[in-house]
Amino acid sequence: MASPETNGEEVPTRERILREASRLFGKKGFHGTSTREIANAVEIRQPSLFHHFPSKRDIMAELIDIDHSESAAVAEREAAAEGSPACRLYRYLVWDISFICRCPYDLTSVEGVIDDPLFADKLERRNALKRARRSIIEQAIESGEFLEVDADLAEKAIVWIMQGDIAETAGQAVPEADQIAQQLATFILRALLKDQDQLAAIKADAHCG
Amino acid sequence: MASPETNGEEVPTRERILREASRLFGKKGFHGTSTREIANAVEIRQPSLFHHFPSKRDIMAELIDIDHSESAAVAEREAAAEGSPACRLYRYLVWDISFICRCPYDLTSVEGVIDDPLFADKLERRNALKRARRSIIEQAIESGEFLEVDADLAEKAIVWIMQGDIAETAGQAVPEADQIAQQLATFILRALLKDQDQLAAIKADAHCG
DNA sequence: ATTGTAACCTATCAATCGATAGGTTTACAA
DNA sequence: TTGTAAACCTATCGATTGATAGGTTACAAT
Repeated sequence: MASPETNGEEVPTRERILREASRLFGKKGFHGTSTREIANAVEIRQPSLFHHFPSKRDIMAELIDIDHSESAAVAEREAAAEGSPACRLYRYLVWDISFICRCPYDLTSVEGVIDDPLFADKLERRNALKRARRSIIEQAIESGEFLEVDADLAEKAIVWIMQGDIAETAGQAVPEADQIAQQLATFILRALLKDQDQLAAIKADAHCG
Repeated sequence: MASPETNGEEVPTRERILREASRLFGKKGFHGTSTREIANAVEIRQPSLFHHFPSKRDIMAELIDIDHSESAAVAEREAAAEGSPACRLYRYLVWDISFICRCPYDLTSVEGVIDDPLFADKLERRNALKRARRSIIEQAIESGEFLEVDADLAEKAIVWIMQGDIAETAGQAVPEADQIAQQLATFILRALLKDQDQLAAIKADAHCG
């Protein structure tokens, strides 16, 4: 019941920097947010930031890592797994959207800076995540579970929905995380499935194994 | 056949500023793009920008207006129109996505700055656009055409998909605009419709009147 | 030829940016 | 008590920012 963000326990400064910075980056963009604004939000002086992070860029870089590291691992595992591709996509979607909703950071700004040359070293893993996602969709089309839609466009639409969810929940660590995740995953599956009656079976299958 | 962007006719400097600025804003963000970068892309000197726009902010403000003015008008007209709500939503979606794809500007950055206090005066029309969109969805749910989903979440998912499309087509004035628009609108309708067999009738109805 | 004006130029400004240097406080182990 | 290291502070740096001042060029109208 006791968690660092809901009870009176003090949150370490470094953690507060990540949270306030992510919130400001999400609202005003990475470049639009100054280190003085971040410091004000954390209630420390501006140079004190550099006691916890080597540079402003490194704050953003850590937020990118938080966003991508676990997601990429889950997506690649599901892409290589056995069983129904539609079920695997559903399982990945629920996990990732739930993760986004539970996250104490506002990861809105990540997609906005990932193409910036400043974060070129973070691009490859993001592209690996995209490839894994598209792979699952293509498997579902080949297996006949999904309509023969444009796999590229479908992958994009999914990313866009998740990206929008990031922007919406915005690091509030919302309590209805699982509910939102299941609603959105259902929305996506309905748009792709040939036979909508399979939906219930896919959900039941995803939740146990 | 002859259009300003495809043939050899010279594009006015003011227009080139809007196009190059929107492209840079989309890639590096509004605050991340300097007026010198814009000027370099247009092949003029930095102070010459201010001969065409009073400030950097006014360049972004004009892009916001381009993105929202026509869209809000169409959405509000369809929200107040007669006939099948599902059909009206489809008609609006195809129009707006097609508009985005045809647009010579990269409007990616608009959603990223709309919450910035710097553009507070542009927020109300954006919210009006959101209200009109949600209104059509609610009408479709009440009429029984759509599943009884969370109207708010559905509206968000739609916005997110369109927002993603903006980021993707990125002011390239893509030739397959209508095709992409119809694919995405179909994707959305499939996720929301109770009876998928109505899809063909909705499309036929939308295209004539 | 002269005037007017739009469109560009060079030179430069004050403000703000991210980051560094170096001193002070705090907490805890020896 | 003393040593020490983390965490913070004030003061300040050079670089870059958006914007202004004022001169030059191109060109159409008179």
